[in-house]
Amino acid sequence: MVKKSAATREAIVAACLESLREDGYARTSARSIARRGGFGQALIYYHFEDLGALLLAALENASTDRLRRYREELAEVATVTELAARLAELYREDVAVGHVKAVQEVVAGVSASPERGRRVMDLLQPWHELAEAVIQKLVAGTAFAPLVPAGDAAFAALALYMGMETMTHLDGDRAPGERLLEALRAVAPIADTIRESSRT
Amino acid sequence: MVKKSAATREAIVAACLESLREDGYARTSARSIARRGGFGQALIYYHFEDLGALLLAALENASTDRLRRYREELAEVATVTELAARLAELYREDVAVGHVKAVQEVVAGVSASPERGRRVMDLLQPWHELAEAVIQKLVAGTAFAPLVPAGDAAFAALALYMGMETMTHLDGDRAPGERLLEALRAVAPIADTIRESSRT
Amino acid sequence: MVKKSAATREAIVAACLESLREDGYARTSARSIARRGGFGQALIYYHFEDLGALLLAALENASTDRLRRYREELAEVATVTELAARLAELYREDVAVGHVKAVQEVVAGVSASPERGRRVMDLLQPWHELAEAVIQKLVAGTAFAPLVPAGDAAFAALALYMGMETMTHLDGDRAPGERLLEALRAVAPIADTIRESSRT
Amino acid sequence: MVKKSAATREAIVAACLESLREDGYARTSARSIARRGGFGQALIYYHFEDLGALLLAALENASTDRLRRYREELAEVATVTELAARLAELYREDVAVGHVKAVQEVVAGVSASPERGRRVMDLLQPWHELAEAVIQKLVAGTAFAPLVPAGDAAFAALALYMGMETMTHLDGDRAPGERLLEALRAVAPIADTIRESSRT
DNA sequence: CATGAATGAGCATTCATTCAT
DNA sequence: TATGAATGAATGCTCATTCAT
Repeated sequence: MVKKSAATREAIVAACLESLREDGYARTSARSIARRGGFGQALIYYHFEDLGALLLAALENASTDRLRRYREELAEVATVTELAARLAELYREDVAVGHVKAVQEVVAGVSASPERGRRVMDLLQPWHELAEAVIQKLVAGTAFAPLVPAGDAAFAALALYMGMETMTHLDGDRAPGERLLEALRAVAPIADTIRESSRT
Repeated sequence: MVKKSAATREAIVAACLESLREDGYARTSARSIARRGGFGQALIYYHFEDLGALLLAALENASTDRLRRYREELAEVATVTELAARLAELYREDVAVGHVKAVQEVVAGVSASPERGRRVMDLLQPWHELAEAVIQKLVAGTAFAPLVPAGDAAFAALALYMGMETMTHLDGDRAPGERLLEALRAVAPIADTIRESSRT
Repeated sequence: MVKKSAATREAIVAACLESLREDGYARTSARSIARRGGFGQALIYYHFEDLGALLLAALENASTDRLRRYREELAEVATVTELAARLAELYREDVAVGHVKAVQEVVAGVSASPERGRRVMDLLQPWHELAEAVIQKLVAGTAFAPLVPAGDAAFAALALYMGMETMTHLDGDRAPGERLLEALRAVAPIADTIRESSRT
Repeated sequence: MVKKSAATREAIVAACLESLREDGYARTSARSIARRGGFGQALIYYHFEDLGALLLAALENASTDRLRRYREELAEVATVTELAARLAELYREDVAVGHVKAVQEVVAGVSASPERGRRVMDLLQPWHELAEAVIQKLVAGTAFAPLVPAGDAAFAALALYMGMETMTHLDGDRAPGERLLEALRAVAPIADTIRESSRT
């Protein structure tokens, strides 16, 4: 009967993500999650130590989900032009699946507890690695390689994405983010030209 | 004696910022603010319509404070090198005064209410204008001018800063941000060289 | 300057009645009265010992107002038919002036304090006397005189009126009261016939 | 163990009625009810959506209770004399059980919310029907039948009773009500005589 | 005569969580 | 494995009232 338990766990996580997406972090509570999932509040505490643990599980679930897609899409990216195209596509998905909204809600709201904040950062780690790898590949063999510390640039990329989400969240306007991706696409060919001409 | 009321208002705002900084958004309540300020909770409601109004006032206060300094420092910036230097200095101050932490707390936490989110965005507007002006000045007269839409770049700058704050907030580690500024400083001379050589 | 003080007092009472009428008893507070009157809450306490005293003053004011009209109209009533006609007219006025709604609000809400309840009853006293006089006059010289204790009947009349107001207040439907007055008008001629035929 | 929840619900309703009776409507709060019942305030919200729902439940409970007795006693009433006797008895009970005081408290106090007022009126509906049936039976077959609209008379009866309660409540003096019932008893035989002589 | 400022006590409600079954 | 019931502590907010000027 291990299966059933796991299925229930999944159901709770799903209800949590739904509440996060629909109600927002501030209105996500044991009550709201239980209501959305159609079970009693106590069930949550049977499967998770506390609400924070569930939130973290939900975050991990959503993060893993998207990370798989990002890895798929970015695995073979070799030019900025390509990268820009893939990112635009991925961003469109991010918006559509809604998981990102849930993640942003938790990241924003979880900040209270220092311990939990650190665990959220841990979840960001694979994202950092992915970003670093992509950047690495793009600058490798060019004059920029020694100038751009890929780790720091990856951090910047993550921060930029999260900041965009925060701001989008504030006024619900996705346009600025989309304009930015569009701008990236416009500059990309030039960036690639510079990359090529600076090959060492 | 018009002063007295204004002074009390200030004191409440100060207590609110203190609670935001020390307790975090999630633990900032009418009670926590009153406790920190040494007054009764009711006083808050005598001076502000509700807690959201106070939070917004606190945000505005902190934002205005820092905005003044940023304007001062960035007014005469003409090169990326200079910009990098000034930003490093300003960031050091941001950390020191603590206002930024408070701002980040509110920005992150306030997201629930759509109406309030929009008002927070309004407060970000002057920051956007400042960033846009600086970027404008730096690309003006170079080959990049037509390529980099200053408005979008300004948005990216703001998002980057906010995202950095969010992440810093998650694990309390200021190092990545500082490394990023350091990296910017390292690249700045090269950026300026490119700017010069692309003068039109 | 006694005049000004009296005028202010009147203004406060008026604001109180307005709040009672518009906001209802439960939402009538020092704040709501001050807001409606355009003065500070403290002014109330300058002119009245406490909020209860103001409420009582408002009640008295409204009561006196209407009592004058009732006395005028009922002074020369000699038949049930006439009485029914005058009551219908007076009731129409009661509804129109709105004072009655305010009175009902206070009577209903004031019940908390035993001492205040008694003072409200004192205000009802002249009404009782008026009702008793009218009834007395109508049964005098008939066979009913020894049967109908005018004092008790007057109490019943007052209670009936207040009960009607309470129920009207519950669902906001004035129709039942009006139908009742209409029924009274229909029975009145017969009542008068019986009165005449039972003259002693 | 479906019973446990229901029993607790009952206990809360009982505590609510007790507070209504002892403390009065104005002093009946989640706290006062919890204190009287010996449980935490939160328990109320586990069993009722909000305080208004509990108040309504308490009202319904008390109303149903008394309605049963009134129906029993008035079922076979055939003369005014009998009616007067039964009403006197019932009124004595009303005073003794105290539920009526609670009802009056809610009816008077609940008036603020229009929606709740309407629901209180709904609870009054069966009372109206009972009164109408009794009146109907008493005038049936007499010359008064076409003159007295039983529905309106029933409304008057309810209003009279409620008004009496309100006034009794104001000064705590039950004597006027009792005198009125006494007067009714005195007139009853004559009323029956007239009824008989006007049989059609 | 009037008022802006302040306050302590109280309000209804919701929270994350535990417990007995 | 699951759940209905229960709880203590906290939430935002409003109240009647007082006080210094």
